Amino acid sequence: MTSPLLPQIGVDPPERGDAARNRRRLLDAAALLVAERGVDAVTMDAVACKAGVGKGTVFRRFGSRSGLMHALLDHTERELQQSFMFGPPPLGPGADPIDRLIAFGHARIAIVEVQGEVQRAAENSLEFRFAAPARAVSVRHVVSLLRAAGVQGDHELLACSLLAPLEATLVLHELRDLGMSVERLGAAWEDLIRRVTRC
Amino acid sequence: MTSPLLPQIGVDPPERGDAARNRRRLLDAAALLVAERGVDAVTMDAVACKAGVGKGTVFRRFGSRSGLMHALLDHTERELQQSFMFGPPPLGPGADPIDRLIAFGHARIAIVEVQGEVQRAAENSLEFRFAAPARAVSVRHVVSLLRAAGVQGDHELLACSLLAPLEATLVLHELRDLGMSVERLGAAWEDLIRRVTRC
DNA sequence: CAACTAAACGGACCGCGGTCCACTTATGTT
DNA sequence: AACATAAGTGGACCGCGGTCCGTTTAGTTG
Repeated sequence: MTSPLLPQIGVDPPERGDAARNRRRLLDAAALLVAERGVDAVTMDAVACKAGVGKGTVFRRFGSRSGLMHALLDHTERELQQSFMFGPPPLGPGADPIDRLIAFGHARIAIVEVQGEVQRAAENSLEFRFAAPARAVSVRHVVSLLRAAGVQGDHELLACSLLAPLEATLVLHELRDLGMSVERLGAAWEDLIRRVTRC
Repeated sequence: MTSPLLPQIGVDPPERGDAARNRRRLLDAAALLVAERGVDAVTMDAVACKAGVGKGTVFRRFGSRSGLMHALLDHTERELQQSFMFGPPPLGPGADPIDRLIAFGHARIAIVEVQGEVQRAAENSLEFRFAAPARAVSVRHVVSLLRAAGVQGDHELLACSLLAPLEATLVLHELRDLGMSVERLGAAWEDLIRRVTRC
Protein backbone atom coordinates (compact mmCIF):
# COMPACT_ATOMS: atom_id res chain seq x y z
CA MET A 1 0.00 0.00 0.00
CA THR A 2 1.67 3.17 -1.11
CA SER A 3 -1.09 5.52 -0.02
CA PRO A 4 -3.40 5.45 2.98
CA LEU A 5 -6.41 4.97 0.69
CA LEU A 6 -8.52 7.32 2.71
CA PRO A 7 -12.00 7.71 1.28
CA GLN A 8 -11.07 11.09 -0.24
CA ILE A 9 -14.69 12.12 -0.31
CA GLY A 10 -15.45 14.59 -3.05
CA VAL A 11 -12.07 14.16 -4.73
CA ASP A 12 -12.31 12.12 -7.89
CA PRO A 13 -9.18 10.59 -9.39
CA PRO A 14 -7.22 12.82 -11.75
CA GLU A 15 -7.99 12.39 -15.41
CA ARG A 16 -5.69 10.47 -17.66
CA GLY A 17 -2.74 12.15 -19.30
CA ASP A 18 -4.21 12.27 -22.78
CA ALA A 19 -7.49 13.54 -21.39
CA ALA A 20 -5.79 16.42 -19.61
CA ARG A 21 -3.81 17.23 -22.73
CA ASN A 22 -6.94 17.29 -24.85
CA ARG A 23 -8.74 19.48 -22.32
CA ARG A 24 -5.98 22.04 -22.71
CA ARG A 25 -5.99 21.79 -26.46
CA LEU A 26 -9.74 22.27 -26.52
CA LEU A 27 -9.71 25.28 -24.21
CA ASP A 28 -6.91 26.87 -26.21
CA ALA A 29 -8.74 26.24 -29.45
CA ALA A 30 -11.97 27.70 -28.05
CA ALA A 31 -10.22 30.78 -26.69
CA LEU A 32 -8.50 31.30 -30.02
CA LEU A 33 -11.77 31.03 -31.89
CA VAL A 34 -13.41 33.57 -29.59
CA ALA A 35 -10.52 35.95 -30.06
CA GLU A 36 -10.26 35.78 -33.80
CA ARG A 37 -13.78 35.08 -35.01
CA GLY A 38 -16.12 35.88 -32.13
CA VAL A 39 -18.16 33.70 -29.83
CA ASP A 40 -20.64 32.63 -32.50
CA ALA A 41 -17.83 30.89 -34.36
CA VAL A 42 -17.26 28.63 -31.37
CA THR A 43 -19.22 25.66 -32.62
CA MET A 44 -18.46 22.28 -31.12
CA ASP A 45 -17.31 20.98 -34.51
CA ALA A 46 -15.00 23.94 -35.04
CA VAL A 47 -13.42 23.57 -31.61
CA ALA A 48 -12.98 19.83 -32.04
CA CYS A 49 -11.45 20.29 -35.48
CA LYS A 50 -9.12 23.08 -34.39
CA ALA A 51 -7.97 21.03 -31.43
CA GLY A 52 -7.46 18.00 -33.64
CA VAL A 53 -9.85 15.73 -31.74
CA GLY A 54 -13.26 14.23 -32.38
CA LYS A 55 -16.49 15.94 -31.53
CA GLY A 56 -17.39 13.33 -28.96
CA THR A 57 -14.34 14.28 -26.95
CA VAL A 58 -15.50 17.85 -26.59
CA PHE A 59 -18.78 16.69 -25.13
CA ARG A 60 -17.08 14.14 -22.92
CA ARG A 61 -14.90 16.89 -21.42
CA PHE A 62 -17.39 19.72 -21.10
CA GLY A 63 -20.82 18.17 -21.37
CA SER A 64 -22.30 20.91 -23.51
CA ARG A 65 -21.52 24.13 -25.26
CA SER A 66 -22.51 26.06 -22.15
CA GLY A 67 -20.16 23.89 -20.14
CA LEU A 68 -17.33 24.74 -22.48
CA MET A 69 -18.09 28.44 -22.19
CA HIS A 70 -18.26 28.07 -18.46
CA ALA A 71 -14.82 26.46 -18.43
CA LEU A 72 -13.56 29.36 -20.51
CA LEU A 73 -14.76 31.74 -17.80
CA ASP A 74 -13.45 29.68 -14.93
CA HIS A 75 -10.14 31.50 -14.62
CA THR A 76 -11.70 34.96 -14.37
CA GLU A 77 -14.31 33.67 -11.98
CA ARG A 78 -11.71 32.23 -9.64
CA GLU A 79 -9.77 35.48 -9.73
CA LEU A 80 -12.85 37.39 -8.67
CA GLN A 81 -13.52 34.90 -5.90
CA GLN A 82 -9.96 35.26 -4.64
CA SER A 83 -10.33 39.02 -4.73
CA PHE A 84 -13.44 39.23 -2.65
CA MET A 85 -12.42 36.49 -0.25
CA PHE A 86 -8.75 37.30 0.34
CA GLY A 87 -7.91 40.42 -1.65
CA PRO A 88 -7.57 44.02 -0.51
CA PRO A 89 -10.51 46.29 0.32
CA PRO A 90 -12.95 47.47 -0.76
CA LEU A 91 -13.60 44.14 -2.50
CA GLY A 92 -11.88 41.98 0.08
CA PRO A 93 -12.31 41.69 3.84
CA GLY A 94 -11.65 44.70 6.00
CA ALA A 95 -13.90 47.23 4.33
CA ASP A 96 -17.44 48.09 5.31
CA PRO A 97 -19.76 45.32 4.08
CA ILE A 98 -21.87 47.82 2.16
CA ASP A 99 -18.81 49.11 0.35
CA ARG A 100 -17.82 45.54 -0.39
CA LEU A 101 -21.23 44.86 -1.90
CA ILE A 102 -20.92 47.94 -4.07
CA ALA A 103 -17.43 46.95 -5.16
CA PHE A 104 -18.65 43.45 -5.94
CA GLY A 105 -21.27 44.78 -8.35
CA HIS A 106 -18.78 47.10 -10.01
CA ALA A 107 -16.39 44.20 -10.50
CA ARG A 108 -19.10 42.05 -12.05
CA ILE A 109 -20.18 44.78 -14.42
CA ALA A 110 -16.58 45.32 -15.46
CA ILE A 111 -16.22 41.63 -16.23
CA VAL A 112 -19.36 41.68 -18.34
CA GLU A 113 -17.91 44.51 -20.37
CA VAL A 114 -14.92 42.32 -21.23
CA GLN A 115 -16.34 38.80 -21.36
CA GLY A 116 -20.02 39.46 -21.75
CA GLU A 117 -20.48 37.56 -24.96
CA VAL A 118 -18.97 34.40 -23.54
CA GLN A 119 -20.92 34.80 -20.32
CA ARG A 120 -24.13 35.13 -22.26
CA ALA A 121 -23.34 31.97 -24.17
CA ALA A 122 -22.66 30.23 -20.87
CA GLU A 123 -25.96 31.41 -19.40
CA ASN A 124 -27.95 29.75 -22.17
CA SER A 125 -28.15 26.51 -20.25
CA LEU A 126 -30.16 26.03 -17.11
CA GLU A 127 -27.70 23.93 -15.17
CA PHE A 128 -24.96 26.51 -15.61
CA ARG A 129 -27.11 29.56 -15.11
CA PHE A 130 -28.24 28.88 -11.57
CA ALA A 131 -26.89 25.56 -10.43
CA ALA A 132 -23.26 26.38 -11.21
CA PRO A 133 -20.92 26.28 -8.22
CA ALA A 134 -19.62 29.74 -9.10
CA ARG A 135 -23.08 31.18 -8.69
CA ALA A 136 -23.52 29.48 -5.33
CA VAL A 137 -20.33 31.13 -4.14
CA SER A 138 -21.60 34.53 -5.23
CA VAL A 139 -24.92 33.99 -3.49
CA ARG A 140 -23.21 32.96 -0.26
CA HIS A 141 -20.93 35.96 -0.45
CA VAL A 142 -23.78 38.40 -0.91
CA VAL A 143 -25.76 36.72 1.85
CA SER A 144 -22.87 37.05 4.28
CA LEU A 145 -22.31 40.69 3.37
CA LEU A 146 -25.99 41.46 3.84
CA ARG A 147 -25.85 39.80 7.23
CA ALA A 148 -22.69 41.66 8.15
CA ALA A 149 -24.37 44.90 7.16
CA GLY A 150 -27.11 44.19 9.66
CA VAL A 151 -29.83 43.75 7.07
CA GLN A 152 -32.86 41.90 8.35
CA GLY A 153 -35.07 39.60 6.32
CA ASP A 154 -34.85 36.76 3.80
CA HIS A 155 -31.16 37.00 2.97
CA GLU A 156 -31.16 34.11 0.53
CA LEU A 157 -33.87 35.52 -1.68
CA LEU A 158 -32.67 39.07 -1.32
CA ALA A 159 -29.27 37.94 -2.56
CA CYS A 160 -30.86 36.25 -5.56
CA SER A 161 -32.83 39.37 -6.33
CA LEU A 162 -29.74 41.56 -6.10
CA LEU A 163 -27.72 39.22 -8.27
CA ALA A 164 -30.40 39.11 -10.94
CA PRO A 165 -29.73 42.58 -12.37
CA LEU A 166 -26.05 41.63 -12.71
CA GLU A 167 -26.75 38.77 -15.12
CA ALA A 168 -24.59 39.13 -18.20
CA THR A 169 -27.47 38.97 -20.63
CA LEU A 170 -29.25 41.90 -19.01
CA VAL A 171 -26.14 44.00 -18.46
CA LEU A 172 -25.11 43.41 -22.04
CA HIS A 173 -28.54 44.52 -23.21
CA GLU A 174 -28.30 47.70 -21.17
CA LEU A 175 -24.81 48.44 -22.45
CA ARG A 176 -25.25 47.52 -26.11
CA ASP A 177 -28.92 47.93 -26.98
CA LEU A 178 -29.88 50.73 -24.60
CA GLY A 179 -26.54 52.48 -24.97
CA MET A 180 -25.99 52.91 -21.26
CA SER A 181 -22.51 53.48 -19.91
CA VAL A 182 -20.66 51.33 -17.41
CA GLU A 183 -20.56 54.31 -15.08
CA ARG A 184 -24.31 54.66 -15.17
CA LEU A 185 -24.82 50.97 -14.44
CA GLY A 186 -22.32 51.19 -11.59
CA ALA A 187 -24.06 54.22 -10.13
CA ALA A 188 -27.44 52.51 -10.34
CA TRP A 189 -26.01 49.46 -8.61
CA GLU A 190 -24.58 51.56 -5.82
CA ASP A 191 -27.90 53.37 -5.47
CA LEU A 192 -29.75 50.05 -5.32
CA ILE A 193 -27.45 48.68 -2.63
CA ARG A 194 -27.67 51.83 -0.53
CA ARG A 195 -31.45 51.74 -0.72
CA VAL A 196 -31.68 48.08 0.19
CA THR A 197 -29.25 48.30 3.10
CA ARG A 198 -30.52 51.62 4.42
CA CYS A 199 -32.11 51.84 7.92
CA MET B 1 -61.91 56.78 -52.92
CA THR B 2 -63.70 54.80 -50.30
CA SER B 3 -61.32 55.55 -47.47
CA PRO B 4 -59.49 58.76 -46.61
CA LEU B 5 -56.17 57.02 -47.22
CA LEU B 6 -54.56 58.70 -44.28
CA PRO B 7 -50.96 57.61 -43.79
CA GLN B 8 -51.97 55.34 -40.90
CA ILE B 9 -48.49 55.41 -39.50
CA GLY B 10 -47.63 52.28 -37.56
CA VAL B 11 -50.71 50.42 -38.71
CA ASP B 12 -49.90 47.73 -41.24
CA PRO B 13 -52.66 46.31 -43.41
CA PRO B 14 -54.52 43.34 -41.94
CA GLU B 15 -53.30 39.94 -43.02
CA ARG B 16 -55.06 37.95 -45.64
CA GLY B 17 -57.95 35.67 -44.76
CA ASP B 18 -56.08 32.42 -45.12
CA ALA B 19 -53.17 33.81 -43.19
CA ALA B 20 -55.38 34.76 -40.26
CA ARG B 21 -57.01 31.34 -40.37
CA ASN B 22 -53.66 29.60 -40.29
CA ARG B 23 -52.45 31.79 -37.43
CA ARG B 24 -55.40 30.61 -35.38
CA ARG B 25 -54.86 26.99 -36.35
CA LEU B 26 -51.22 27.25 -35.36
CA LEU B 27 -51.90 28.88 -32.01
CA ASP B 28 -54.55 26.29 -31.23
CA ALA B 29 -52.24 23.47 -32.21
CA ALA B 30 -49.43 24.90 -30.08
CA ALA B 31 -51.67 25.40 -27.06
CA LEU B 32 -52.98 21.87 -27.43
CA LEU B 33 -49.47 20.45 -27.59
CA VAL B 34 -48.47 22.34 -24.46
CA ALA B 35 -51.52 21.08 -22.63
CA GLU B 36 -51.24 17.45 -23.54
CA ARG B 37 -47.53 16.81 -23.97
CA GLY B 38 -45.70 19.71 -22.33
CA VAL B 39 -43.78 22.61 -23.71
CA ASP B 40 -40.85 20.52 -24.92
CA ALA B 41 -43.15 18.75 -27.35
CA VAL B 42 -43.88 22.04 -29.06
CA THR B 43 -41.44 21.66 -31.91
CA MET B 44 -42.00 23.73 -35.00
CA ASP B 45 -42.53 20.59 -37.07
CA ALA B 46 -45.06 19.19 -34.64
CA VAL B 47 -47.04 22.42 -34.55
CA ALA B 48 -46.99 22.73 -38.33
CA CYS B 49 -48.07 19.14 -38.76
CA LYS B 50 -50.83 19.35 -36.15
CA ALA B 51 -52.14 22.53 -37.75
CA GLY B 52 -51.98 20.94 -41.17
CA VAL B 53 -49.67 23.51 -42.70
CA GLY B 54 -46.05 23.60 -43.79
CA LYS B 55 -43.19 24.43 -41.53
CA GLY B 56 -42.34 27.58 -43.44
CA THR B 57 -45.73 29.01 -42.55
CA VAL B 58 -45.04 28.74 -38.85
CA PHE B 59 -41.87 30.77 -39.23
CA ARG B 60 -43.55 33.29 -41.51
CA ARG B 61 -46.21 33.92 -38.88
CA PHE B 62 -44.13 33.89 -35.73
CA GLY B 63 -40.55 34.32 -36.81
CA SER B 64 -39.10 31.84 -34.36
CA ARG B 65 -40.00 29.38 -31.67
CA SER B 66 -39.66 32.13 -29.08
CA GLY B 67 -42.00 34.27 -31.13
CA LEU B 68 -44.58 31.50 -31.15
CA MET B 69 -44.29 31.12 -27.38
CA HIS B 70 -44.59 34.83 -27.02
CA ALA B 71 -47.77 34.81 -29.06
CA LEU B 72 -49.07 32.05 -26.81
CA LEU B 73 -48.53 34.34 -23.82
CA ASP B 74 -49.98 37.40 -25.46
CA HIS B 75 -53.48 36.98 -24.09
CA THR B 76 -52.36 36.69 -20.47
CA GLU B 77 -49.95 39.57 -20.94
CA ARG B 78 -52.68 41.85 -22.26
CA GLU B 79 -54.93 40.89 -19.39
CA LEU B 80 -52.26 41.89 -16.90
CA GLN B 81 -51.69 45.14 -18.73
CA GLN B 82 -55.40 45.91 -18.64
CA SER B 83 -55.46 45.12 -14.95
CA PHE B 84 -52.69 47.44 -13.92
CA MET B 85 -53.73 50.21 -16.29
CA PHE B 86 -57.49 50.23 -15.91
CA GLY B 87 -58.41 47.56 -13.34
CA PRO B 88 -59.31 47.90 -9.69
CA PRO B 89 -56.81 48.61 -6.90
CA PRO B 90 -54.39 47.57 -5.64
CA LEU B 91 -53.12 46.61 -9.10
CA GLY B 92 -54.90 49.37 -10.97
CA PRO B 93 -54.96 53.13 -10.50
CA GLY B 94 -56.26 54.58 -7.27
CA ALA B 95 -54.09 52.70 -4.82
CA ASP B 96 -50.85 53.86 -3.31
CA PRO B 97 -48.07 53.48 -5.90
CA ILE B 98 -46.02 51.34 -3.54
CA ASP B 99 -48.94 48.99 -3.03
CA ARG B 100 -49.40 48.88 -6.78
CA LEU B 101 -45.77 47.91 -7.24
CA ILE B 102 -46.13 45.15 -4.69
CA ALA B 103 -49.31 43.90 -6.33
CA PHE B 104 -47.60 43.97 -9.71
CA GLY B 105 -44.85 41.65 -8.51
CA HIS B 106 -47.33 39.30 -6.88
CA ALA B 107 -49.29 39.13 -10.13
CA ARG B 108 -46.17 38.36 -12.15
CA ILE B 109 -45.09 35.62 -9.77
CA ALA B 110 -48.56 34.10 -9.92
CA ILE B 111 -48.38 34.05 -13.70
CA VAL B 112 -45.02 32.33 -13.62
CA GLU B 113 -46.51 29.64 -11.45
CA VAL B 114 -49.09 28.90 -14.14
CA GLN B 115 -47.28 29.63 -17.39
CA GLY B 116 -43.68 29.52 -16.32
CA GLU B 117 -42.57 26.84 -18.72
CA VAL B 118 -43.89 28.68 -21.73
CA GLN B 119 -42.45 31.95 -20.47
CA ARG B 120 -39.08 30.37 -20.07
CA ALA B 121 -39.23 29.05 -23.61
CA ALA B 122 -40.15 32.53 -24.78
CA GLU B 123 -37.24 34.10 -22.91
CA ASN B 124 -34.72 31.98 -24.76
CA SER B 125 -34.42 34.50 -27.55
CA LEU B 126 -32.81 37.89 -27.14
CA GLU B 127 -35.27 39.91 -29.16
CA PHE B 128 -38.19 38.66 -27.12
CA ARG B 129 -36.49 38.77 -23.77
CA PHE B 130 -35.79 42.47 -23.61
CA ALA B 131 -36.90 44.12 -26.83
CA ALA B 132 -40.44 42.79 -26.66
CA PRO B 133 -43.16 45.45 -26.52
CA ALA B 134 -44.70 43.75 -23.51
CA ARG B 135 -41.51 44.25 -21.57
CA ALA B 136 -41.33 47.90 -22.53
CA VAL B 137 -44.84 48.36 -21.14
CA SER B 138 -43.80 46.79 -17.86
CA VAL B 139 -40.72 48.95 -17.61
CA ARG B 140 -42.72 52.11 -18.26
CA HIS B 141 -45.28 51.06 -15.70
CA VAL B 142 -42.68 50.46 -13.00
CA VAL B 143 -40.92 53.71 -13.86
CA SER B 144 -44.13 55.68 -13.49
CA LEU B 145 -44.96 54.01 -10.19
CA LEU B 146 -41.49 54.73 -8.84
CA ARG B 147 -41.89 58.35 -9.87
CA ALA B 148 -45.34 58.52 -8.32
CA ALA B 149 -43.93 57.09 -5.12
CA GLY B 150 -41.48 59.96 -4.97
CA VAL B 151 -38.42 57.84 -5.50
CA GLN B 152 -35.40 59.80 -6.66
CA GLY B 153 -32.69 58.52 -8.97
CA ASP B 154 -32.25 56.61 -12.22
CA HIS B 155 -35.80 55.34 -12.64
CA GLU B 156 -35.14 53.55 -15.91
CA LEU B 157 -32.33 51.41 -14.56
CA LEU B 158 -33.95 50.92 -11.20
CA ALA B 159 -37.00 49.56 -13.00
CA CYS B 160 -34.84 47.15 -14.99
CA SER B 161 -33.15 46.00 -11.81
CA LEU B 162 -36.46 45.45 -10.07
CA LEU B 163 -37.90 43.57 -13.02
CA ALA B 164 -34.87 41.28 -13.25
CA PRO B 165 -35.75 39.11 -10.23
CA LEU B 166 -39.21 38.56 -11.72
CA GLU B 167 -37.87 36.87 -14.85
CA ALA B 168 -39.62 33.57 -15.37
CA THR B 169 -36.43 31.54 -15.59
CA LEU B 170 -35.22 32.74 -12.19
CA VAL B 171 -38.59 32.51 -10.47
CA LEU B 172 -39.07 29.02 -11.85
CA HIS B 173 -35.66 28.04 -10.50
CA GLU B 174 -36.51 29.36 -7.07
CA LEU B 175 -39.86 27.59 -7.06
CA ARG B 176 -38.84 24.26 -8.57
CA ASP B 177 -35.15 23.74 -7.84
CA LEU B 178 -34.85 25.59 -4.55
CA GLY B 179 -38.26 24.52 -3.35
CA MET B 180 -39.36 28.00 -2.32
CA SER B 181 -43.04 28.81 -1.99
CA VAL B 182 -44.94 31.45 -3.89
CA GLU B 183 -45.70 33.10 -0.58
CA ARG B 184 -42.03 33.38 0.25
CA LEU B 185 -41.22 34.89 -3.12
CA GLY B 186 -44.09 37.33 -2.73
CA ALA B 187 -42.91 38.34 0.72
CA ALA B 188 -39.36 38.86 -0.51
CA TRP B 189 -40.66 41.00 -3.36
CA GLU B 190 -42.70 43.12 -0.98
CA ASP B 191 -39.67 43.49 1.28
CA LEU B 192 -37.50 44.50 -1.65
CA ILE B 193 -39.98 47.14 -2.81
CA ARG B 194 -40.39 48.58 0.67
CA ARG B 195 -36.64 48.85 1.06
CA VAL B 196 -36.15 50.48 -2.31
CA THR B 197 -38.95 52.99 -1.89
CA ARG B 198 -38.21 53.79 1.75
CA CYS B 199 -37.10 57.35 2.78
C1' DC C 1 7.15 -7.63 -21.36
C1' DA C 2 2.48 -9.40 -21.87
C1' DA C 3 -1.96 -9.19 -20.37
C1' DC C 4 -5.75 -6.73 -18.72
C1' DT C 5 -9.19 -3.02 -17.85
C1' DA C 6 -11.15 1.27 -17.29
C1' DA C 7 -10.95 5.43 -19.49
C1' DA C 8 -10.84 8.06 -23.52
C1' DC C 9 -11.67 8.54 -28.35
C1' DG C 10 -14.01 9.70 -32.85
C1' DG C 11 -17.24 10.15 -36.16
C1' DA C 12 -21.64 8.49 -37.98
C1' DC C 13 -26.08 9.61 -36.73
C1' DC C 14 -30.36 12.15 -35.05
C1' DG C 15 -33.71 15.90 -34.24
C1' DC C 16 -34.55 20.55 -34.10
C1' DG C 17 -34.53 25.52 -35.31
C1' DG C 18 -34.16 28.27 -39.12
C1' DT C 19 -33.68 29.60 -44.34
C1' DC C 20 -34.94 29.67 -49.15
C1' DC C 21 -37.38 29.86 -53.18
C1' DA C 22 -40.42 28.00 -56.72
C1' DC C 23 -45.23 27.66 -56.63
C1' DT C 24 -50.15 28.83 -55.29
C1' DT C 25 -53.91 31.80 -53.92
C1' DA C 26 -56.64 35.71 -52.11
C1' DT C 27 -58.06 40.13 -53.20
C1' DG C 28 -58.81 44.44 -55.67
C1' DT C 29 -59.09 46.46 -60.44
C1' DT C 30 -60.73 47.11 -65.08
C1' DA D 1 -64.82 37.28 -65.97
C1' DA D 2 -60.17 37.89 -66.73
C1' DC D 3 -56.24 39.82 -64.96
C1' DA D 4 -52.34 41.54 -62.04
C1' DT D 5 -49.77 41.25 -58.09
C1' DA D 6 -48.69 41.18 -53.48
C1' DA D 7 -49.11 37.91 -49.98
C1' DG D 8 -48.99 33.42 -48.45
C1' DT D 9 -47.45 28.59 -48.70
C1' DG D 10 -44.74 24.22 -48.15
C1' DG D 11 -41.13 21.30 -47.93
C1' DA D 12 -36.34 20.39 -49.31
C1' DC D 13 -32.28 21.85 -47.37
C1' DC D 14 -28.62 23.46 -43.97
C1' DG D 15 -25.86 23.78 -39.70
C1' DC D 16 -25.58 23.00 -35.05
C1' DG D 17 -25.99 20.77 -30.47
C1' DG D 18 -26.12 16.44 -28.61
C1' DT D 19 -26.03 11.06 -28.47
C1' DC D 20 -24.17 6.46 -29.18
C1' DC D 21 -21.26 2.79 -29.54
C1' DG D 22 -17.48 0.17 -31.61
C1' DT D 23 -12.49 0.97 -31.38
C1' DT D 24 -8.12 2.57 -29.37
C1' DT D 25 -5.01 3.60 -25.73
C1' DA D 26 -2.96 4.82 -21.12
C1' DG D 27 -1.80 3.05 -16.96
C1' DT D 28 -1.48 -1.03 -13.84
C1' DT D 29 -0.48 -5.66 -12.24
C1' DG D 30 2.35 -9.96 -11.98
